Amino acid sequence: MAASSTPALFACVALSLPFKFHSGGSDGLWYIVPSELSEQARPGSRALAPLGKREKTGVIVAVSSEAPAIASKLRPIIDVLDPGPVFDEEFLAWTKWVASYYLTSWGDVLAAALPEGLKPESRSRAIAIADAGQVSPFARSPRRAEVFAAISEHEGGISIQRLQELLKSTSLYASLNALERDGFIRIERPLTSRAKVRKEAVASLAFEVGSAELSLQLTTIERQAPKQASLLMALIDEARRESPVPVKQLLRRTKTTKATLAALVEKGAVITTTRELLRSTSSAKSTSSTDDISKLRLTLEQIEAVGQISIALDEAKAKTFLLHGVTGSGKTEVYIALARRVLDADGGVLILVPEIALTPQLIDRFRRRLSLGDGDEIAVLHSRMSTADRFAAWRSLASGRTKLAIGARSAVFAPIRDLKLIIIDEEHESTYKQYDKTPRYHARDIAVMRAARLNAVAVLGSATPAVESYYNARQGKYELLHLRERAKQAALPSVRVVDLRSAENRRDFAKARTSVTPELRDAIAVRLERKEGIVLLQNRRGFSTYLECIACGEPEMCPNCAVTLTYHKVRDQMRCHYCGHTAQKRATCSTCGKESMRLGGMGTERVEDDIRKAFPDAKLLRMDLDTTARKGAYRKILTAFANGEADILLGTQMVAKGLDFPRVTLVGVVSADTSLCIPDFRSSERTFQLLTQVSGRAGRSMELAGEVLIQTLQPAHPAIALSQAHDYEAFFDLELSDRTPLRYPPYSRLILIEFRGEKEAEVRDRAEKFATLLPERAAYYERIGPAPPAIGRLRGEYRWHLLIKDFKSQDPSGERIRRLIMGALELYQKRFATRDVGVFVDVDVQGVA
DNA sequence: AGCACGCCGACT
DNA sequence: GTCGGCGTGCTC
Repeated sequence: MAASSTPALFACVALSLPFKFHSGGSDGLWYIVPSELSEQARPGSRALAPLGKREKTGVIVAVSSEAPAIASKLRPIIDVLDPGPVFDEEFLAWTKWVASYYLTSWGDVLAAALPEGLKPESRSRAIAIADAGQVSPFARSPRRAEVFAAISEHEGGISIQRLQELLKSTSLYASLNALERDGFIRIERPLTSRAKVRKEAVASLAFEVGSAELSLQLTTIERQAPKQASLLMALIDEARRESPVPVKQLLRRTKTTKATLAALVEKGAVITTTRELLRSTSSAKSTSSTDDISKLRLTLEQIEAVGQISIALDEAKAKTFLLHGVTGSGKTEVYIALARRVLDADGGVLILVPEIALTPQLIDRFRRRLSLGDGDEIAVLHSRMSTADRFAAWRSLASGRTKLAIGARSAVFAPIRDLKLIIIDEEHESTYKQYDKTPRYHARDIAVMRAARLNAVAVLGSATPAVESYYNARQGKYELLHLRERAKQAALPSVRVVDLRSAENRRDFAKARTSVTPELRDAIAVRLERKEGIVLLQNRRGFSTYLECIACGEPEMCPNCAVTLTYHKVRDQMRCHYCGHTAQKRATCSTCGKESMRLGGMGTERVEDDIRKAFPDAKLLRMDLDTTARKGAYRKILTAFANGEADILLGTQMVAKGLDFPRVTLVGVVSADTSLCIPDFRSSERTFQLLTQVSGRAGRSMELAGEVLIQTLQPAHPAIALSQAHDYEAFFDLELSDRTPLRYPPYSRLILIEFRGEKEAEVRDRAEKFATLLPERAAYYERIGPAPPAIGRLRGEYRWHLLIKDFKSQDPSGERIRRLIMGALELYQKRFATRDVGVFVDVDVQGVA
């Protein structure tokens, strides 16, 4: 046989790198695949690749036997980190589309799709070897001494990332390298993830149930060893359902020991092995007694919705439904019935919720209804999970052992097998949009796309659909389903609007004497008397929203941001809600020096004060970012309120989200104007949604009627009046007609190009330079700006904005504008880019305030 | 984004 | 001299 030389193989690796690396339409960087890795190097596997003097982890997106046309010489891949692909072809294709849509790199999207433990950042650590106590050898190098001292303080070493934060300086590496060279420290550069696969021991029968061998064993064992027999019997029982059985569980149940099991293994009746431990789901076992599936009673509307969606599921045709159900109409019941149906047919299900920490009630319901027996059926993915737990959940899904995942935004990337159904609960929630880091994706929108590509069904649920979604439904892109009735025969609450401009109210409220009008006070008194629950909403935290000087009119500002500081009574301090800066409360004005400071604007702490003054005996729980910062605090507050330990639950918008307390009969909105005065085209929509959602917390049982009181300075505003009338359709029609003349979404897609930096003039100049590369208007788009945004400085950085309105009628897919912006970015990169100004692109930007 | 390199002023 | 700040260039 002729010796055939192995053909050279090349791989394209998608890495998480800045813009200039992925401009020009390249998917990633090309490398040579060494012959010993040629078997392993497949699209979808992670690879370790050299980049300059560094090593980076990325995902192989293409393999080719033809040399790519690259000017520079190719370097070989260092290693392939997965035995087989972690992403399949379809997943890769979908993420590529996501990257192109949001004008980011494929590598960035894939990095977001990997769980924490598998992420491509290298996590190098520095560990001190020499004794810190010995005579300092760095007399001539204070910098090295400082770095070494910082490392020595951490016994097990410190990550270089942390060290950088701690020492707040660049040129750390020079010192680190010198220290390593001279043997004072060791630098660990881990190649693979630190998240390990945990194993558990499992046992199974050596023979088939009912086989002659087994019955023979059983009869002999029964006589001599009763403990062994009971263990064997337990295994036989289990074999019908699940096999193998975790040893730990088996021993606990049969009250036997390892020795008993070992004896059985010795006799050849039982086989023990290990398998990956499934830790993804909580230890909370299902207590499925109270609401069994069979007892589940769906309303006619719910049955109709389930039926419609089931038809699409059976046909396995790509379809998106918008489930518009009034608050309390039981959308969750529909989700559960659908999920059950898909799971029974061995399909995969993904459920997205706005914020996992805020929906414990919902998760509990899913757990109870959908998990059967001991098997781990639900993977809950959330940010507060440990790296190891998240990794385990991810593995469990990827391997196909778990077929249902529930999670917030990033769970849209969950590696679910045979995905047939994606549910997006409260689809209007803005938390689905990632706005602070790349990729700036909208989980709802990319979920719809993911489903479509897989011929799966997407269900968007909301009582107050996003204007864009309802528009899509009207256009026939989504199929609209309604749940108009509340479940449990409850009625929608009656809503009363309290005019803060009335003579009496103006005297008290407008002059900040109290946040509670006589109307609201009376309504609260009645519920306290009847021992019914009360929910109060004030969508601002802190005590006062500003501290101003009555002599010169200047408020106390944050030194890093262009916003006023909020006064917090709890620690008697001024705080910035954007950068976290704190300062003492001043008695004198920092502008004019006069002693004439006055607090203004009301937050939740202030409302709490007013309520306690008015009702000294009432028990009140305050729920906002400040009282729920600690882990588990949110749940604790909700449980206390559910158990009737408090009469009043007062808080920011988090009290509006999906809570289901039958005993609540009064909802009070202290000021509906807070969200209305935000200068954003969506402020009306946001207000309508918030009011409708919070109103929905009232009167959720048949026995107790609900009432809602909304205090406002603008009682006639449509967002308030139409929420009062429970008329979503009318609000939608009005909103749509308001957005028509200026062609706001849904008629256009908004793309924000943000410039950020510490030097104001530079930031402005770069924005203006960029604008020269992008004509002000064309048939299919319009450019607004460059201009400074409402908050001109954040965390010490000045900002300058350029907003694009891309008209959907002229550019339906957005392809034209993407190409234009991509071209402009490349030119900018070549001609104008500087290090002091960052450029950030946000496609389908949410808040443009 | 890192990371290194090279120039320059400050300190020894 | 040496250190460290800062601007600049490079990475398949």
